[in-house]
Amino acid sequence: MSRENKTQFALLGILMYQSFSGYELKKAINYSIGFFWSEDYGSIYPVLASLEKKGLVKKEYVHQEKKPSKYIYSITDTGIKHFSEWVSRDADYEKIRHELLLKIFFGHYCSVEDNIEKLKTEISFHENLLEKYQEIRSHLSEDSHPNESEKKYWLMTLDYGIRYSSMTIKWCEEMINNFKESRKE
Amino acid sequence: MSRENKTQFALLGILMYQSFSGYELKKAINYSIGFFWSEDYGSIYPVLASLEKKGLVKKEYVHQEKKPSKYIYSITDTGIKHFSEWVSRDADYEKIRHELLLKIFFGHYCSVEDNIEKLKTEISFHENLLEKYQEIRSHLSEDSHPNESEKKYWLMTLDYGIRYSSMTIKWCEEMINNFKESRKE
DNA sequence: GCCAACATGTAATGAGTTACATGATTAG
DNA sequence: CTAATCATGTAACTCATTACATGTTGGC
Repeated sequence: MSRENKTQFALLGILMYQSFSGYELKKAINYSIGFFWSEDYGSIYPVLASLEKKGLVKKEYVHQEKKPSKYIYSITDTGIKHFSEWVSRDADYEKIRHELLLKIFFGHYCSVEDNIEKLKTEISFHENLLEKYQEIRSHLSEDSHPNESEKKYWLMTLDYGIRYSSMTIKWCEEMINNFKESRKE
Repeated sequence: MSRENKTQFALLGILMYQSFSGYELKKAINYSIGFFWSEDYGSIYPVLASLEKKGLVKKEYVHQEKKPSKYIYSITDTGIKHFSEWVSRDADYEKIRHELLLKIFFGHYCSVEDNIEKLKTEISFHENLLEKYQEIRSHLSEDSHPNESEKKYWLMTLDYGIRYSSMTIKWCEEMINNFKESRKE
C-alpha cells in the first residue's frame, strides 16, 4: 500500500470541530495535538489547497476589522466521509527514530559527562512538556465544552503525554545515577 | 542549521564495532538498535556510497565460499572523527508524529469499538516487542562481549524500550477499562 | 517609523519509502 | 528445478523542512 499523507487527516480532524484559516489551524494544532503531532505552514497551505481541489474542504474569503483578511476553511460532507473512514481504521505501524537512544546506544564512544549532559537536556525538555500539559488541562476545564465525549478523548491523549514524559524523566534520572555510582567504584 | 542525514551516523556507529557489508548492516541494525531505529536498503546502499566518496568509510571486495561475493565496509580515521563529533553533541529535538494518539484524540468521531480495537492492536504490538527485548537480552548475555562498557549502554536503551512498552500497554489497558466502565453506566 | 502579530504562500532541497530489477549460491 | 537466503543496487515518488517572499494592521 502506498503511503498516505497524514497531514490531511490532522487538518480535517481539527476542521471537524471548527472552521479555521491556515494560520489559525497551526495555532489550534499547537494547542491541542501539538505535543504528539506538529505541522508547519509549508505543509498546511499546500495540503489545504489540495484538499480543496478534491472537494474535501471549501474556503471562504473573510474580511476582518482590525486584522488582515483571511480564508476560512470548512470541511465538506465528502471531507467528513473521508476523515471518518480514516479515523475508524487501525493506526499504521509507527516507524520511530529516537536520536537520543541512538546516541546513548553509542555512548561508549564519548565521555560520561557528554552522556549525562544529553540526559539532562532530555529531562528539561520533558519537564517543560509537563508544564505545558498542565496549561492544556486548565485550558480544557476553563473553556466551555458542550461535548463531554470530545473532552474525554482529549484527556486520554493528555494522560498518555504525562505518563510518557514522567517515564522518560525517571529513566534519565536513574541512568544519571548509574553513571555517578559507577564513577565512585 | 540544515538538516543532517541521520542514517549516516547509525551506519558509522555500527561500523565502529565491526566492519560489515550493506546487507549485514541491515541485520545488525535490526538486532541491536532496531526497536528505536530502522533503516532500509533504499537508504543504506546510497548512504554507504556517499560515505565512501567522502572518505568516511572504505570498501573491500570479498569473495566468499558458498555465498555470493560482497563489499565489506570499514570506518576510516576521518569517519571515526566525524562520528565522534556527532555522538558527543546533544541529540536534536525529536519531532514526533504518533498516529495512534492522533486517532484517539479524534476518537469521538468513530465507535467505542473501533477505539478499543486500536488500543488492542497497540497492546499486541508492544507485547511482541517485549518478547523481542528478552531475545536481545539473552543474545547479549550469551555472546562474548569483551567490552563491559559497550554492554552497559546497550542495556540502557533496552531498559528504555522495556519501560516504554510496559507504560504503553498499561495505558492502553486502562483506557479500554475506562470505555467498558462508562458503557455500564 | 518600527515592531509584533496576523496572514498566505512558493521554491529548493533533501530525506525516506516502495517498487523494481538483477543475480549468486545452496539445500532439498 | 525451485525456493530461500544472500547480495547490491536504481528509479519514482512522496513528504517534510527551510528559507524566501510579500503584504496588512495596530500599538507604541
